Amino acid sequence: MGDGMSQTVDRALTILASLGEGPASLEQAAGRIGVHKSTALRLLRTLEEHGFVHRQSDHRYRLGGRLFSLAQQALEGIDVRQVSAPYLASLNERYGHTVHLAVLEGAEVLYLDKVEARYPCSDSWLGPASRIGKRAPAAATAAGRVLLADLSEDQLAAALENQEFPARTPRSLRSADELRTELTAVRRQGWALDQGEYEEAVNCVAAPIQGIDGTAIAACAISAPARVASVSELSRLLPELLCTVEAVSLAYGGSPTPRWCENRCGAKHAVRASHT
Amino acid sequence: MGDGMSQTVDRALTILASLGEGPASLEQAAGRIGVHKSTALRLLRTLEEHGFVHRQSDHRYRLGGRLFSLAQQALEGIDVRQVSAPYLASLNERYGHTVHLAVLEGAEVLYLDKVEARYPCSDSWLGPASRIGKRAPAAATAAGRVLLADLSEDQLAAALENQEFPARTPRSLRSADELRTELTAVRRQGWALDQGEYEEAVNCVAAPIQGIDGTAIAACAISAPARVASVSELSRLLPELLCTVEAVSLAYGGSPTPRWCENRCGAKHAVRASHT
DNA sequence: ACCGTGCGTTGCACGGGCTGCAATGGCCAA
DNA sequence: TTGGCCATTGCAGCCCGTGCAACGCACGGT
Repeated sequence: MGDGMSQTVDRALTILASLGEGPASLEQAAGRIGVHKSTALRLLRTLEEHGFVHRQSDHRYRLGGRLFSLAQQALEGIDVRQVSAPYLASLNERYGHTVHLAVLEGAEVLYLDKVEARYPCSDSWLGPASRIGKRAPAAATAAGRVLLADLSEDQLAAALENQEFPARTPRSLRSADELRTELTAVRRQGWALDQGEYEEAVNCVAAPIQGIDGTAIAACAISAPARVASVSELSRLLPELLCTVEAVSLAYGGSPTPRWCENRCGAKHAVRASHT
Repeated sequence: MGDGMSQTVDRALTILASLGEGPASLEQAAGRIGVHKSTALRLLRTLEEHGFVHRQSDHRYRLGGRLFSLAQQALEGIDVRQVSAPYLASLNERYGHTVHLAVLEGAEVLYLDKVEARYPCSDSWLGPASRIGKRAPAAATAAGRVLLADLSEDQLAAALENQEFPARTPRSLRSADELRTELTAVRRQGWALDQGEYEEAVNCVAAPIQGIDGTAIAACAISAPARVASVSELSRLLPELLCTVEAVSLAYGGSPTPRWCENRCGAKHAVRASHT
């Protein structure tokens, strides 16, 4: 396959991923990745030994508990998540909208945390169907663009390599050039806006959280269905959002303002840190 | 090492697990599992290709986003979790104690869901440090014994093979025989009690949720620090707990009462299902 | 009871892929 | 520039992963 990678491990991980779509018998699992039964058996046994898959009583394999514990362990290791949690909750309490915490991973954003809207919301993106761990193309989301805006030109070029710009909605950016233009604006203003570019009926504002060296390590985003909050209504929350990310940045030991932006609020941040 | 399993995959998974303890450079990662750097490089590249590890800008490896998405996907696939969530929340709301949902995996219980106590609780087992995905020896917990009680003698013997019975606390069961005696009692009464056997200062009551074929597919447990609720106080919640698991079993399409128990409450179940 | 079928499991010979050594390249600091 | 450190690459040897085939077992139909 690709050069410099292990075929065996590749197959094992493929089989693991395939189990994410539901439990499977040995033969099904082997079929899904196109190897012989005995091969799949050995891979599955190894995965089972490590607890990544578990064999239920009907001899079918399903994802195992080790996956959960590792994922949790990894989440706990991300301290920006701990630090920002009470701030996200505070933002949510005040306006009721969905609040996300996201980081950049390659050309995708990875949602590390989420506080669900305080109003019923069946949208696939904001509702309970959207979960921690979900990913989305960075260029198509406000949080993603805030994080992309912090990359150097080299890093950006590397991240965008081979990236598509699909027209998810009529407003989606369609090329790297359009994106770069947008990123320039994001850098200038210190925040990003998503007017139904990823999901037609969902608007979103996002701002970066600064790490200890001044780089953006995460983004905080407020999202709402268009029928609940228009873009201009969301924009009205910007000062509060900017204050929040500033506070998180300080709490995290980072610099309060992005390297590429000056005009920020300097208000005091009263956050009820209700964590244990 | 062990027979019938893949060395390469074994190493890859070991390296993955080791990353759970924190990011590592290539050399560190290789050192942790005792292989040559070039070997570790190939394994890590493969893991990276699949998104299970991610390379941060300083070239160090950390656990990747795929782990989160897979874990979430797996959790969503477990429908008993969805079904029981509102019931757990209801139990928690009424008494304020920590409520767990657990399944059996080999000789361990795996905690699938958790509603945290409504009072401050710094205990390592009940507090925020205990997370979804955590595991514990089945024999040492109320939830585990409820699930073990449902196994056939063959299954039980298989699960207990090579299991230790460490004296975690003075009250811990110390042998398979003691466990079997206890399981007989559990079967008779339809629930299990943990009087500080796993954690000295934590008591716990648990009852089984019945699947469609009458087997116990999960357990619901109420836990509280001893200084908040004594064993007798927790026991007073038993009728409510039994009603709850009965309701969940019905909602899940299972039989309301365990195969090995008759005297159950037959009260009506008013559960505010506040799910979306 | 018998056999057919389907599936999980095992044994084994072949060769492909994994392994680790050694060398190269890039980066930073002295 | 030099030296050290670390990631990365090339390569020869050979281990170990692979798939074929055979076996055991449970189930169900006749």
